[in-house]
Amino acid sequence: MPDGDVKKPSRIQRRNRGLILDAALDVFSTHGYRGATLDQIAEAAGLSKPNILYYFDGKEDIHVTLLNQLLGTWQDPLVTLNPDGEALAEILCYVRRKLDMARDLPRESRLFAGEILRGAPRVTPYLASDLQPLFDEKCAVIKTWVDKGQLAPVDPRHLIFSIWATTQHYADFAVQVKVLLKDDPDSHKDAARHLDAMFTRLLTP
Amino acid sequence: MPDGDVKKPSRIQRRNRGLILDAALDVFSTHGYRGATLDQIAEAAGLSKPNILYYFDGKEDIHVTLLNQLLGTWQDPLVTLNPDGEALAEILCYVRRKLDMARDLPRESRLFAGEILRGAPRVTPYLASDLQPLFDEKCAVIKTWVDKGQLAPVDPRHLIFSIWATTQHYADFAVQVKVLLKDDPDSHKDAARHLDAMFTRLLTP
DNA sequence: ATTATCTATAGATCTATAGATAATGC
DNA sequence: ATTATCTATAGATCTATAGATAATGC
Repeated sequence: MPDGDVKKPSRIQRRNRGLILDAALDVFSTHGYRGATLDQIAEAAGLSKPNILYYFDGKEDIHVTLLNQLLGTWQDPLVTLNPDGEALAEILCYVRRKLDMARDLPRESRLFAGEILRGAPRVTPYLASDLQPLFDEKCAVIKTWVDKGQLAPVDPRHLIFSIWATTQHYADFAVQVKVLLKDDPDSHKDAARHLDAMFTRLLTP
Repeated sequence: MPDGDVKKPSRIQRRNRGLILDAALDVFSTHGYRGATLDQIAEAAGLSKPNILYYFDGKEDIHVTLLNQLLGTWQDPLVTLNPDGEALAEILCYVRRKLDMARDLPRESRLFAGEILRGAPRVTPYLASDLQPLFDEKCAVIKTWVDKGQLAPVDPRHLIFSIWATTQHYADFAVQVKVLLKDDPDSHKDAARHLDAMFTRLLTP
């Protein structure tokens, strides 16, 4: 066997692992890690419970796999923030991407929120080793923009928190938003307009 | 027995129910409803498990009691928003109160967030019957302020969401905030300054 | 030959109750 | 007499495995 013990997965392997992860994302994101059961995941995936455990080492393995997949996706928009771009446009684009992610990947947002809410037992190492440097780097970029007078004075750290909070709110608190807006079909557009206006007013020098 | 079957609780009743609710708030807010166990609550309360069930009908009874206590506290700042006050000052005062609550009652914030995240199985009726009318009423107040030119044009609904999101973020995502700010002791003050500036810039006509 | 799936169940964990005993208030 | 507490355990739920059988790929 040439490279290590790496066996390339068969077609059915890929398919079933995918089915399981998708089902598990549903279940974990709505019930939390402890609240989720293998029965629910198996049912949602359309596979038997022992068959789930044929593809994964256990409940925790599935959860960890989901979180690892998520973290890359989750930090990607921030990575993309371009120091050489036009300051305000870069920030507004970032806000817009985060808001679209809240609409398109609400389960991922809730999975992450649930994990942090519970004290981040599985992602604290990632926060410290990966997100922290990225956060500092992008705070420095924003500070540069402020110093050059391209943005109004703002605390970069709390600006980023405000962006995360306002955008993810639409995924994490979707049930509440839905009730209070009476299922308004325009809510995503209205939210986008509101956040665009808010951060524009905040940051225009 | 004069009024109904209401027996006034003894001193020890009050004390132990209080101990249990405080312990349960700790446990439910960090582990979620399903993740919490009576063992953990009993241990945290310093009572035996059957003794917990002597004071409450069961795990769900404790959870419901906590949520009911919470909901009143939680909507109080919004109730207080005074239509006859000075528009911007009223909003900024509301923001400040919400932020202080995130600092002083983080467990309550997380309990509520967890409940909404899981689809609000126990508080959806409350959202529709109590919060909804209050939300509409206060949106109308803000709209009046905008119409009178006392506030810059803003979507009242999404303004309120932004206030909730940005303030509660410091409680619900405390672990992440703490890591990224490296335990900065000034973070609450900095957050207050940032949010004050942000909503001032957004809302000043 | 290896991969995939199923039935049956072991073993752990949790909520809740039964039933006895101790403490407290008239 | 009533309130409060304890030990022991029933009964339900869940994760995970054992062991047998079916399907698939050389």
